[in-house]
Amino acid sequence: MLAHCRGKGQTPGPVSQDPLPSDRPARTLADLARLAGVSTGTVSRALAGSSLVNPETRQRIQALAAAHDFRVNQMARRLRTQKTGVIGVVVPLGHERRQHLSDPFFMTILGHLADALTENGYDVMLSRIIPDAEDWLERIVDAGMLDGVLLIGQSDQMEAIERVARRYRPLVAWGSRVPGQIHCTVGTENVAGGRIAAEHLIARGVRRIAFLGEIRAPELRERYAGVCAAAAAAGLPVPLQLDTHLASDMMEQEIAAHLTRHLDRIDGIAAGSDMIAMTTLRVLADQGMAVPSDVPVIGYDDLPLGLQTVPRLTTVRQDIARGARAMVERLFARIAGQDAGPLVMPPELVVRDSA
Amino acid sequence: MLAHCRGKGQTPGPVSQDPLPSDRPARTLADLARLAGVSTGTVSRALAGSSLVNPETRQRIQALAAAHDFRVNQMARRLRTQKTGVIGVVVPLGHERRQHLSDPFFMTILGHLADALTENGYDVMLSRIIPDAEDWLERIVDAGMLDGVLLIGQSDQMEAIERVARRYRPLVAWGSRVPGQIHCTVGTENVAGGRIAAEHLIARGVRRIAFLGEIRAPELRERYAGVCAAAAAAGLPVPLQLDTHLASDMMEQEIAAHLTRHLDRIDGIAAGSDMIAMTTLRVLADQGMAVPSDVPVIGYDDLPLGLQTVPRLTTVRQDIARGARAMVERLFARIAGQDAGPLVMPPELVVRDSA
DNA sequence: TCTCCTATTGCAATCGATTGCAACAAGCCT
DNA sequence: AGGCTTGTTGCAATCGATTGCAATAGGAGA
Repeated sequence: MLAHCRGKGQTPGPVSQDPLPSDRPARTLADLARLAGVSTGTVSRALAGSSLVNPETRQRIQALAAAHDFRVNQMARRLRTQKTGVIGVVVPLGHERRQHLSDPFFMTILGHLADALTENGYDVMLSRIIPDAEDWLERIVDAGMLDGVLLIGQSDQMEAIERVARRYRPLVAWGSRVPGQIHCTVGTENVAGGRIAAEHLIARGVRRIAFLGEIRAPELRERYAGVCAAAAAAGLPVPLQLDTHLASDMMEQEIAAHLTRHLDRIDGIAAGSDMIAMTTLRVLADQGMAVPSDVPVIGYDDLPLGLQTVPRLTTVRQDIARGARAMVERLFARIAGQDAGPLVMPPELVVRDSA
Repeated sequence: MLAHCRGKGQTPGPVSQDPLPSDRPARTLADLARLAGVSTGTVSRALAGSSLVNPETRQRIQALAAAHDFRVNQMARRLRTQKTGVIGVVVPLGHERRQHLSDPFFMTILGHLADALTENGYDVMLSRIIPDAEDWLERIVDAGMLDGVLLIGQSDQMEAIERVARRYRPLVAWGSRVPGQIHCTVGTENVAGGRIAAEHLIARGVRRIAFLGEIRAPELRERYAGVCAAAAAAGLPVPLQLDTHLASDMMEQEIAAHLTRHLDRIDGIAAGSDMIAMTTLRVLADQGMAVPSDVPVIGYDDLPLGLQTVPRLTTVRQDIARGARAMVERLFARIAGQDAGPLVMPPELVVRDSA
């Protein structure tokens, strides 16, 4: 704005070198360059520690920068270099719109992701997305703000994810893998996990399993499929599937309603996640049922919180820390142009007290 | 790069209009401008819906943009407009370096903050900072990437925060407020909260209180002070203060060690946070102690998880949702140049089953 | 018919940093 | 002494979008 007037009617040539008011710290490379009596290019190189500038000059400029509390404008830097140093961590809430960021599974994996990313010098941009617009992922990916995207869960947005993954490489999702799928995933074998859970219940004498959790997202759908497979293999009836929304305030009532209605028809519960299992424990305690003697309950995830419940939660373990590391590794590989494949981890039964 | 060669030896004037290869979507305003046969300025205005462009042209350009999946480069836009649309949410871990992002209190407030910010069209940049460098906050604030900063907790970094707040307005912190403090805070009256907790224990017959939680950060220090005040007012001995680190893997052992050593000298526990209280419940159950009959336990925060414990947690409620909204409101006011003061909310006793 | 106004559009500066290339000096070699 | 290398530095284009101002065309009014 000021520059519009500056230099009006002056002789052509270098712009007038208005001395920087000493009370205001240097904000731009140009300020610093003026102060040091060199060009912005030299300042840029000096601050980057380039060996192209004379060591003396370099030190002088660095000292000057420190004295003036100078920090380069990342916006400009990133525009120029076309690298942002920012990774988007995105939670799509296609179904489950009311789910909150504070879902413990999500926060656990987010914590691990954030740790791994910051250790590598990347910033984390967090987005909790309700995909009402068709192109929600395109908007994120094409805004030019991110070097890569990590998706936590696939929700019911497989198509959108596939569409983007076809042309956008640095994208890794936590979730399940279906044959022919393009986008890179990290997750556990959910079918196997469901089977393990159900087999454990069956070995404990359960004959009529209920699966708690809604099955629109692929992960829980597969877990339920595994539960069904195990039941079928044991010659048991098809397990009952009961929807449970993840918004924590509704979950307790929903489960309570389910149980009062169906409790006479079931004798064991496989929960779609540890949070569902914990709430179930709570509801059963309220209804005067003993766990596991009256009704065994098994979870899925192995969140740290499962150690805090009474009784301690029997569950199917997903190695979330390893998964997070794997996601970040794969993302970096893809950013570097390499081709990183998916990781499907085996689930693992953790027997504690609830089943 | 290409442009270095382009136009060499050509007549001056408009740059050669190499037709855009139709297989590649339009990536820049210039691409689109070429396609539409107008200037980039017109495209920019058309996409912004400016009334300065002919309605027909505007529609044509918008259709073209949609057809080519065009999305403006946010980096460039933000550099030019000097607005980033990004708010930093920063967790300083000065003490408690091992604390994880997955701390439930942190995640709960983060969830509310993220909701409020995204509703207002802002993005969230998440930073978990271990303040080893003196100027950790300056680096964040001066990078030019953020329109404002929300701090979750003050850790032991009061000086650094004050220093920056003196010159950087759009900064709001969750935490406690001390007299003469410059930076804007939102939080609860921790001294009062501590007092309420202790008074409740004392009314239940407790005479020798232990406070679990380390007191280097101002919030817990004040809560402990409140506990001490209540004890003094009742003529009881000074409550025992026992350090407990927040890293969840260590907490259980630490508390167990504390309790085995001091359990004979105490008859009631005020925990510095709900997480500490929940772990204490777990440890007491393992040691065969009944809560509240043998040892009453009271928490602080009123996290949703407190409803899941057995017994349900008696606690001191902080209205985290309201606090998060207040933080965001104040931040926006400050971004707009107004002067928003602090908010100190009254804590509230929530009596459930653990005390 | 001429002037003036208005609705559109283009031009070019700007945000702030990076970087290829050119320019220049000093020192070395033959 | 002239040519060449080496070490430093400056110049200016560039990233991609925004926006004040100038320019143009067309229509209205006198």
